[in-house]
Amino acid sequence: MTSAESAQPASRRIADALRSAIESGELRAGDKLPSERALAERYGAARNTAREAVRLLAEQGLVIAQHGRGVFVREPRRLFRFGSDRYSLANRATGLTPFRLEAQRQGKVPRIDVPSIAREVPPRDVAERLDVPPNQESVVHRENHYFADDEPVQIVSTYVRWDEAQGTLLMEARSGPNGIYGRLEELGHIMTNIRDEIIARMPTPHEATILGLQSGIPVLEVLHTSLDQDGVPFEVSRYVHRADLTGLKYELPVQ
Amino acid sequence: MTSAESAQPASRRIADALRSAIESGELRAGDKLPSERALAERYGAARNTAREAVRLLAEQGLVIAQHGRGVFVREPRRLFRFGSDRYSLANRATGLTPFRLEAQRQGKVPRIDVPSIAREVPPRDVAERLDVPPNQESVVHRENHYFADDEPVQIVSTYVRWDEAQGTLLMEARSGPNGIYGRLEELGHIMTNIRDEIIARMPTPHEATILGLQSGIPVLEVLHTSLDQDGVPFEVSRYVHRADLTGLKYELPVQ
DNA sequence: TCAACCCACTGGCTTGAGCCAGTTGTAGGC
DNA sequence: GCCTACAACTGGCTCAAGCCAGTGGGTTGA
Repeated sequence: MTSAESAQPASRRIADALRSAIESGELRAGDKLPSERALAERYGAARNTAREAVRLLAEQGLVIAQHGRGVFVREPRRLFRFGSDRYSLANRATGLTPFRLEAQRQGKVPRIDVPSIAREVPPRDVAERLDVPPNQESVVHRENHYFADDEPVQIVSTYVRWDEAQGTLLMEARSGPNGIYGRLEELGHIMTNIRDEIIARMPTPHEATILGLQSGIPVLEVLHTSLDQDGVPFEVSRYVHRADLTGLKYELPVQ
Repeated sequence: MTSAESAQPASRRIADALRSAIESGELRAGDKLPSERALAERYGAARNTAREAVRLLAEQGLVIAQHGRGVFVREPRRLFRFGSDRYSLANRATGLTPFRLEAQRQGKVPRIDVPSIAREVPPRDVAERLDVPPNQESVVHRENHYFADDEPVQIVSTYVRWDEAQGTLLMEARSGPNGIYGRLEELGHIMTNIRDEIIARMPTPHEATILGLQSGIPVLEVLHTSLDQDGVPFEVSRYVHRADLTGLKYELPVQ
């Protein structure tokens, strides 16, 4: 043991050993790690210490623990790649939402739940971008949950102006041909420019529950604004994606 | 205690209590949480259980522990907002890199370390995008570390073709006026289109060390490709950002 | 043949104890 | 007035033990 290694806590040493076993290919995706009790014995540590090592790896997103079964090396899979062309006219002409398009491309069965559609007071960031009053019930909030083969993939909150949505199919779960963008176009808003603001963070416990996220998987949050032919923002959506399943791609000309 | 609450482990209960104290504003950003020992006593649990509760909050990025001082509510700060205009000619004309521009805008002192510039075998994803052989030393890899007021913010690995970089300032830390894009322009590559591929993940231990990241902070990884007037990719960069400090923004027309 | 049951295994969670290592305020000496 | 040393805090890490709750293979009995 070198001095550098001995300076590290035992749980780190065990975690590093497992990590390099994974990186070297000695342990492959889907393989089962030794049990916590076995690790403890092998490294001459207490079970809690071995457990802490496994927790470190889980936190890094390398492994996943399954109660009663064991701890497994996580499969690297990034299924959904949302390109900036997801908003293009060509794709919208198919009548499918970006999510349905992507699911179809992958041969997965998409499902979309609409847990709620309601008039609400907008969050501050949404109010700013949609240019509506922040302290009134000035928006309609459509919350959608997206599944691929029954696995939860993303949570989307869409906001449109209440005065425009009132009495239209925008208040209904089934929003008609071409989805909500079809309705918004009928209201005179042709999507001309889009603005996507992207951050990454850890999920809230609520999001972790909905998305079925274990420790070690962040979310990608995209705050999307649609601007019409006059530069007027007419729709804002917050996409919360599982980061292990989702990638984003933007292609654009340099000005 | 309701049945829903009692079904939860004690550590979760303590964590939830602290979380709602934070969300309600009872505990504000920068405030110190009760010590682990105090929490244990207050909730009638062992210190390890209180400790586990704090760990849960840290994993969610809500609090930060400081050895010998205490556990503090994390300040929400997102300083760097890289817009898609960071590649624009107007900004490049300033002679500043996007990072220097952004730092300047915020009144921070930028520092850029160049730990290594070397001919290397490219990673597979880079080779694909730069259209070079993946099994030869076909690229020059420039690794940069970026600091704002001496705080590490991002790690950037830039790759250009070895046959083009050979013998030019692209092999030097000081790459001359307008940076590497200036040199690449002299080689006939005018940046015309860009492609950014974005994912979020937890940092590797190495990245966590360089960026000074504690538990609960993911990274944003941007794989950037520059395409010239002929659609030829001439430069690929991998940006690894601290997600707590960085946001990305893309504005583009709908086709 | 098949279902029910049991048992040995897995991780999940908690306890209570102890020692270590940073931090910070204070009492004491100069 | 200033510095030093110490003491009382903080979190960091480990141990050993125990009970609980899923899982899955094998045995047993109808």
